[in-house]
Amino acid sequence: MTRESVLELRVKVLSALADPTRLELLELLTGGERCVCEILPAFQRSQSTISKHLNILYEAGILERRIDGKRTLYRIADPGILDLLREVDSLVLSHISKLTGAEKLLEKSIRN
Amino acid sequence: MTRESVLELRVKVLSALADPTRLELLELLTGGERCVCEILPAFQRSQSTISKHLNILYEAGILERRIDGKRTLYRIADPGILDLLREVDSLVLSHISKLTGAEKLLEKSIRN
DNA sequence: TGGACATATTCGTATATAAACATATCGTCA
DNA sequence: TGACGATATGTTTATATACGAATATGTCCA
Repeated sequence: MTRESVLELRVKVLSALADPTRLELLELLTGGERCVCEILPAFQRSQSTISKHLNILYEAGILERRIDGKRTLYRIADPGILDLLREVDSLVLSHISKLTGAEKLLEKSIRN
Repeated sequence: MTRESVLELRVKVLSALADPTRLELLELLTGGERCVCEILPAFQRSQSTISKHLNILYEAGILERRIDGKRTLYRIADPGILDLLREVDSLVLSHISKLTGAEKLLEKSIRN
């Protein structure tokens, strides 16, 4: 059926998300479907670089795309992706708060 | 305060997850805290490789660890990580079903 | 039909990552 | 204390990835 195993697909999705430019692309597309010509000016990257990042997200099933005349329009494929990103954020925040909590403890023990 | 920006931390978490060996490590640790000596035999990888993968997950805040005598015990830091992985799976599955749905449409159009 | 526009793709290069082997560190026990 | 067991860390090498410049592809319009 599918040539790729579920494990490989999981890795593909996570790898696609594991890049700062691609996370910012997703953030932009949170505002709805956009054509590449609207996306480009928001990034300090070459057109080829952005095009490739969009394609990586597309291949991973994270974005869908549609051609309209000479434009290509990208959109987030599934709102579940936003849930996933929110999960990542909450993990990051709880990790940060653990670290800073530890810092405070450390400062206190140094002062005393 | 924190030297790394939130964006960098998001990438760090996602990169840590974007590896098949590390996903399998997490799956194993779903069963609860384990020492490295219990983890090693479950993988066909060198001890140093597994140790480094565990450290990457630790640095990303995904695992916590605890030393007990000459053992080091690792555990999943936050159950939210399991929610995150479930989100990834559901995205993967919905992507697969879209693809196979498309295959079926294609087959049908070929037959007709 | 030719040319301008929008986007994708190819190519070379520089950096990041995973792997194993060898070695270092640290705790335990004789 | 010295040797062993458990784990972490340095080193090298092979492969993957991000980048921009140049080029190819496809669409619209005069």
